[in-house]
Amino acid sequence: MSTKIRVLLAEDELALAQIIKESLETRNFEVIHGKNGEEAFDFVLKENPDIIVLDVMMPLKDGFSVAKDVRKINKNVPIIFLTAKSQTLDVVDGFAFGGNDYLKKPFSMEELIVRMQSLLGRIENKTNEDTIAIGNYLFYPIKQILVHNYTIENLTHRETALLQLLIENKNEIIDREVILKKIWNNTDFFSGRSMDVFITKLRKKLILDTTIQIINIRSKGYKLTC
Amino acid sequence: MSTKIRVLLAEDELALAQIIKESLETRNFEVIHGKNGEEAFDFVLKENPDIIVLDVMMPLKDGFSVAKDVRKINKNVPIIFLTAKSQTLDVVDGFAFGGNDYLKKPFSMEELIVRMQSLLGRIENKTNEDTIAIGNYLFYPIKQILVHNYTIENLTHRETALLQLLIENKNEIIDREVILKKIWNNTDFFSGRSMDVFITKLRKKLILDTTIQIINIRSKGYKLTC
DNA sequence: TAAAGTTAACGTTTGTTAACGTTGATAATA
DNA sequence: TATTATCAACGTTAACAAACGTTAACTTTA
Repeated sequence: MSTKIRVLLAEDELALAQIIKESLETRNFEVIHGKNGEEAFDFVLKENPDIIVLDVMMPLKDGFSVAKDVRKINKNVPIIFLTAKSQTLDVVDGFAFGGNDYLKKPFSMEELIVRMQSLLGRIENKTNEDTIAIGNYLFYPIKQILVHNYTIENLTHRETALLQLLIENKNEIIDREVILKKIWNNTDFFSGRSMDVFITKLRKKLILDTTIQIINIRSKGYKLTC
Repeated sequence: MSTKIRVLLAEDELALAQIIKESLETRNFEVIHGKNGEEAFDFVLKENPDIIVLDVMMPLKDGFSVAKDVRKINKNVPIIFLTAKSQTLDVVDGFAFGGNDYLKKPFSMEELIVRMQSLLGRIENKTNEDTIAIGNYLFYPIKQILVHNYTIENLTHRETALLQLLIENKNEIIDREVILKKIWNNTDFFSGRSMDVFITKLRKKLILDTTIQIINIRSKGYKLTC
């Protein structure tokens, strides 16, 4: 099971909003679009997004005002402001209202994505230092999750234990018996078949980076490479 | 018994440092002055200040770098950055390095005091005797409440005991049997089912911070992560 | 007698077992 | 020597049972 990262986009220019929304969706974000400040704030309450992108100039409630109210209920969710070029806004004011970053219009989608990633990454890193990079995945053994760009893959305890063992011995062969002993505490036939099943499961969950491979060495064991 | 609030001020411009130091001292703060980043970090280790004010541009070790190292040993002490006007863009990074606020030079003493007080106010409540921070909740075991921003969640006695046990073993697996023995004083089937019910209840009450998770390890126990 | 805690009922998840398909090494055959 | 048969090892999918999750009814307690 994998969960998309949920973005709240508050933007009153509908054409622009549509472009941003679609660009983000092709990159596998889930986008909720608020057409004005009030609607946006409403969505924050109801949808609890993972990240918020706020246009500063909006009808009914401006972006700063939305951010200020959001911070009353959530101190952590990253907020990015979008400001028009003509608005000679002191960026500093944006931060004072609880923003984490800002982008001047016009901006490229790449810029937006990079900043979103950076903020989302920070939050991830904040929550736990026990992170292991593997290919372009991030593996959090304690949280039992695999993060790939914008998706989170939940792992079970067995999957976590097996992946951790493979990573600890990256590029080396681990004997079947060693794995079985350590994780199944048992080297009988059925545990062996069970291990095969979990190798399959891990391969599926690591499929988004094709450079990562769990290679079988016939009648010896497995080797993880990337 | 009232003790002064201890401020670590890291500032290489000695004239400015002296002004700030004296101003704070007249307001009854105790001020430790570090003349560069390394000295400042040294004082953090030795003096364990209540709040840290860091100039960004300093010899030997810049303010961001100090903050980063401080966060490795103390996640709670408030950090305020002082930045020169030309460095406003770095503010983005300041938060990434664990800063809580920033001030653009030149600033008035009033501004600094206000921000210090605001940060101290938050923390003061946090570090009170029987308070445990968990994600962006505050847990008061004695009062049997969970506080999230401005909402209070009442806990029952069983819920409190269970949460406390989970928190004491944060990021570690606690065996089902250990939990059952400690809280239910009994490991039979029905106590086990009862425990499941309370795990559900706690998950619901902790839902406002999605980084907090109570993970089940099948036929072993539970693990709280955040 | 409310509130807290337990028991019950039923749904979901997880890990194991089973069944069958694929691959690769070795030996038998032409 | 090249081809084919054979068999064990591994891959994949699905069925299954036990563990766990969730909700509500029920019982106990303050």
